[in-house]
Amino acid sequence: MPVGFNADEMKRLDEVVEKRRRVKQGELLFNSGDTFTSLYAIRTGFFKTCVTSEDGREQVTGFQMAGEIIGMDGIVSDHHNCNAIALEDAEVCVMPFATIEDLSRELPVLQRHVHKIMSREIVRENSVMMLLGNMRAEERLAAFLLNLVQRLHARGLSQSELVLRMTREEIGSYLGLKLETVSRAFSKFSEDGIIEVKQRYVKIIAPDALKKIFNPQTYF
Amino acid sequence: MPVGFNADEMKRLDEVVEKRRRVKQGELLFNSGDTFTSLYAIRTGFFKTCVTSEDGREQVTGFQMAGEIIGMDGIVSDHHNCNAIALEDAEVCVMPFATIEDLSRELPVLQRHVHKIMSREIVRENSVMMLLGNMRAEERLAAFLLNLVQRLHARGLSQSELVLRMTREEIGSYLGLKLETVSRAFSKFSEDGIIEVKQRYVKIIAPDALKKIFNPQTYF
DNA sequence: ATTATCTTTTGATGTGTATCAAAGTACTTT
DNA sequence: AAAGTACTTTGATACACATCAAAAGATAAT
Repeated sequence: MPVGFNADEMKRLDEVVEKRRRVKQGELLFNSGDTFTSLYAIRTGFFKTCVTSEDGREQVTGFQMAGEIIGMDGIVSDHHNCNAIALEDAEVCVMPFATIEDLSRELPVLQRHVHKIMSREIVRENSVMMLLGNMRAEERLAAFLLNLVQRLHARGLSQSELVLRMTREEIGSYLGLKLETVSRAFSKFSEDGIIEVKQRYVKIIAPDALKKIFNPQTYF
Repeated sequence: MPVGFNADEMKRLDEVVEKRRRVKQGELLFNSGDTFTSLYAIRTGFFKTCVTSEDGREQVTGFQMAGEIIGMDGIVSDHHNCNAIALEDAEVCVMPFATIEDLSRELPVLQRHVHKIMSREIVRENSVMMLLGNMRAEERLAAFLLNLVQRLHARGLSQSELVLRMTREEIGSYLGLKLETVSRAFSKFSEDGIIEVKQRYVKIIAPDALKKIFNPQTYF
């Protein structure tokens, strides 16, 4: 759990963690339709969440990494509304939502924290809607890469190098593109000297060029 | 505010409403960047929310009607992250978020309600992502119309007739389409005898046909 | 090590939607 | 009532991305 709590509060916060759970690569943390009981704080590993339409189309709705919270989709109906799948071996803290609610009635700082996490997710999805509704393929991929390295950097990792945990198809699903289009955009960036790609490994050589693609106007 | 509260709780809930505010058609309830203080419960009228990219592209992120809550985008950063614009003369209840938080520490039923509203918004945005990422123009419009009448019907209005409060361009922005494409999809539905359209007035003649377009698989 | 499977890349072609353009319709203002 | 403004419809054309196809490269299984 994050900063902003004092020592005493931290102690109380331990109460919300019922247990830890390991999830192997490819395994489900929860499935759409499962009864909702808990939120999950990712300790290690990497997840994707996705929704599936009745006719089988899959939409990746997000990629989550250490320190992030998943499961909030389940609160409204007491059933999960998406699947959460580990893209690498992972460990999560299981936090029963009833406990979170009980404790956040006593700890305003926790209450505020829960509200912010949910609001952050709403805002994130707003910007994905902007991506999907208004941006072209290369803009989407540029935004995606910038967002990923920014989050990795916030966790002490490089801001220029990363190893993708997901396939081109999963990136495409998230960005509303086909895997071939994602691959072509990677190749284009590589040809233009903006990034270096070797399979899942990506090195960002010219972050400003990526930002310029994502948001052309800023640079004129 | 909604059901699920007893008389005593209802009385307490009045405390969260600081005042009412009228918003005329075309006016802003709040603007991206405004300091966040309150959530708004729509009493009457119809709103759109939208985000704007730095280079001026606009994405409508939702349409909200009586009984729905807007403003949750502001919680995470204490500043609003989208614009809320009245599409017809409206009245809202201003509910200072600090008061909501105070009271929801005392009333578990209110606490739960707030969580559900935010979770519902997350789930709604998930399904918009599915629309934008996977569906074709006519599927998007079919889903949009079905969702609108369903919500209107839940408010005691007709489940087959509606008057759109937004332009083709605003529908298009929400659905990731250009206004001409929206117009053509309306015309197509009309030619096929699925709906009757006259400008903003829409009558749904064959709801099953719309559902079939939205989700072809279900009918085989 | 060898085979099988999965993932990625690249090319050729097709298509759904965007763009450009213009006319028609409704609404607002004076 | 007339003129101006905003919105909608429809047609012609363009283009970005999808689709189809095949090969190359990685990863996993035996």
